Amino acid sequence: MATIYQVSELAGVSLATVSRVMNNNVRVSEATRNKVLQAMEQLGYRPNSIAQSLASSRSNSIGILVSELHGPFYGEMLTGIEAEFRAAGKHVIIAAGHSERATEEDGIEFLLSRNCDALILHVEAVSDQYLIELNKKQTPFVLLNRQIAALADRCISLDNELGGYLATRYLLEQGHRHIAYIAGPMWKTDARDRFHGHQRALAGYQLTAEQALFFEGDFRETGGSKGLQALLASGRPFSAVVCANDEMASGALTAARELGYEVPADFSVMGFDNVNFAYYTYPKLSTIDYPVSAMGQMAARWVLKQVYQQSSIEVQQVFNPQLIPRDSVAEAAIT
Amino acid sequence: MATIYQVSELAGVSLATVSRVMNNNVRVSEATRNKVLQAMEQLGYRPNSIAQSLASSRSNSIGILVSELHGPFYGEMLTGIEAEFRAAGKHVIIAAGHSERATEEDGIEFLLSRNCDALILHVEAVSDQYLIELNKKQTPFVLLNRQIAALADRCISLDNELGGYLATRYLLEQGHRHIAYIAGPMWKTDARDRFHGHQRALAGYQLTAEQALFFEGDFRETGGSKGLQALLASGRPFSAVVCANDEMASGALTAARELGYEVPADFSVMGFDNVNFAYYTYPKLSTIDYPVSAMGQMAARWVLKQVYQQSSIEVQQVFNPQLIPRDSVAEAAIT
DNA sequence: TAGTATTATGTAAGCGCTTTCATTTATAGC
DNA sequence: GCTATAAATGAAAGCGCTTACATAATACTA
Repeated sequence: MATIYQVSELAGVSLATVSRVMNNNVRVSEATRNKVLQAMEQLGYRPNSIAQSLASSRSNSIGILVSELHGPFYGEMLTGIEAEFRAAGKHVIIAAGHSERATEEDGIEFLLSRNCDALILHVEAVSDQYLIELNKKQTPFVLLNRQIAALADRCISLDNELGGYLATRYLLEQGHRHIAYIAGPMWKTDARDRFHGHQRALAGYQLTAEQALFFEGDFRETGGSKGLQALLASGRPFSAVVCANDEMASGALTAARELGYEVPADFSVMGFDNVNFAYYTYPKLSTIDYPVSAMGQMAARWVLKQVYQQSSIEVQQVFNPQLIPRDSVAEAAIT
Repeated sequence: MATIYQVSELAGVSLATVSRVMNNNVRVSEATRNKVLQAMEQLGYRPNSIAQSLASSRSNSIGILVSELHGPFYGEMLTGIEAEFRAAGKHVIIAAGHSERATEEDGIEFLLSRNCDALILHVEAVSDQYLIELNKKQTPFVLLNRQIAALADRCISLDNELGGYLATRYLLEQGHRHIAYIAGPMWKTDARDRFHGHQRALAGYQLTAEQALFFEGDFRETGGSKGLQALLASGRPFSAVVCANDEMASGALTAARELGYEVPADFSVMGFDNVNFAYYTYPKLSTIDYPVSAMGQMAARWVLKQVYQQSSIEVQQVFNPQLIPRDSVAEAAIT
């Protein structure tokens, strides 16, 4: 592999000049620039990014920590992030945190040790305090899907409360009055926020959430099916159930079918996230759209702007969910 | 951030010694090793991976190129890869190729310019020739889901032909004799191989694929629904349709329902890949399992073995698909 | 046209490590 | 106790770039 030195020799200029044309910031005369460019071409020169990093103390790499690499949700997120960075010539180092505190902290350590210029974190288990401490260190980071007051300028999140509100309001508008709720793990902020939105929507109709119609699931398919069974077993009547994410909604759908119920004839089901498979379920899942790819992209832009000084970039920090009506919700039968 | 120099000072030894204890290969006396370790501890020293890379001309990073970052398939693959490398302290740089020649080549260039120690490629559009050329360059690579004779030792792939065979044989065993086929884009090797397997299974029963019962899809959902419509429109009777992947099978399922058919009562549907949502469809999709996560992991191991000399590692290059019977296939009605 | 401000280029000192080779120190053999 | 050998450590030369700072070339001013 050719080095900058060989290029400089061939072009008959100094190292510094070659470096300058690469980073075309300082003025180099057209004539020498061309000479250099030609020499590079001729040698098939490609700068050594490692050496560049060491000399400039910029690695041009951004560390990404997500809970999982698979699953419909994170894939979308990564797509948004990668596209944005690749266009900017930066690269992305990825690690998985598996929603466990130790693994997440470990992942952050790992990325830090890789000299990332910035981090994009989708962490769930790590404490606010830990992140606040992390913020005192050199490496800047953005938080996806998390709100911490002390770190507000570093948070990119969805208004989960609004999403929860929209889901339930839609059901109410369809005439439903007995609405069951299958929540996510309540230690997760997004799970809590979604539920609060649900409560607010209910309150708008002078209703409150019934204890018997509440089930705390795990954001997984099995949680949804178990939840539905529990709800049914409670004996309390309901005409609709809102699930705090699509996986659980899908589980609920399957369980309903297996137990001989028909959705939405017997009761309606509402999901959350609008994950790609929501479209494949039967009936197609009515849900709340989580613009996860756009949010990933925005996190990337935040980094471009704050860390790489691309000041012209606009960053949006709070995103709004949107109702996606499909086939799993129907009007409530007249009671 | 503390540097190796400060550690050496604090420990009262030379740079070289510190370096040695880090890479604990050369013998260092217990006493000094402890002194150094303690000094590191005290300073919170973390080696600068960039400097290490430059000095050792090892970046400890592996470039991964997949078609997409989202979608059920690649996510699994990445999970397998990442887990394996992280445990080995290597990191992964990811790029998307979008199944387009230019973007794929571009992605490879990009990863190469990042000084990756090795590449793991899941490329579809790039030519064999290009890869053979690439093989002459420094950076070693493994190919996932591709078979090139000249590069056989670098290929990790599924026996797609066998998969196609298994799918159709299963249908035949269930009594089906008129079997339609919705293929992937036939310029893709895996699409062709799967179809060949289909033909072989048919041949085992003295049957041949009928032209009228063949449709070339695009591996997407829409391809499946269009395909089913076309097959139905052909007027040729069939009692089962095998789809070259799960997405298309899902499309076919949806189309069937919309057209008033019931699966598997009216005809059976077979998928391929056993992608996560295959379980969420209705009816649950009978399919062929593609052990994609295991294959990703194996690609990572190949790299560990060949590039990082972890010679004890065993590598398996060809994987076998497996039949996953679920609900979308039933026995053929007696004709 | 000398004097000054600009612009273009070169020189050389790092960036934080690894690694070869030389040197010192310990261990063993007789 | 003295040499022969092995083990532990140190000195220093890079790895391929970036970037002050210095210098040379050119343009502009009065």
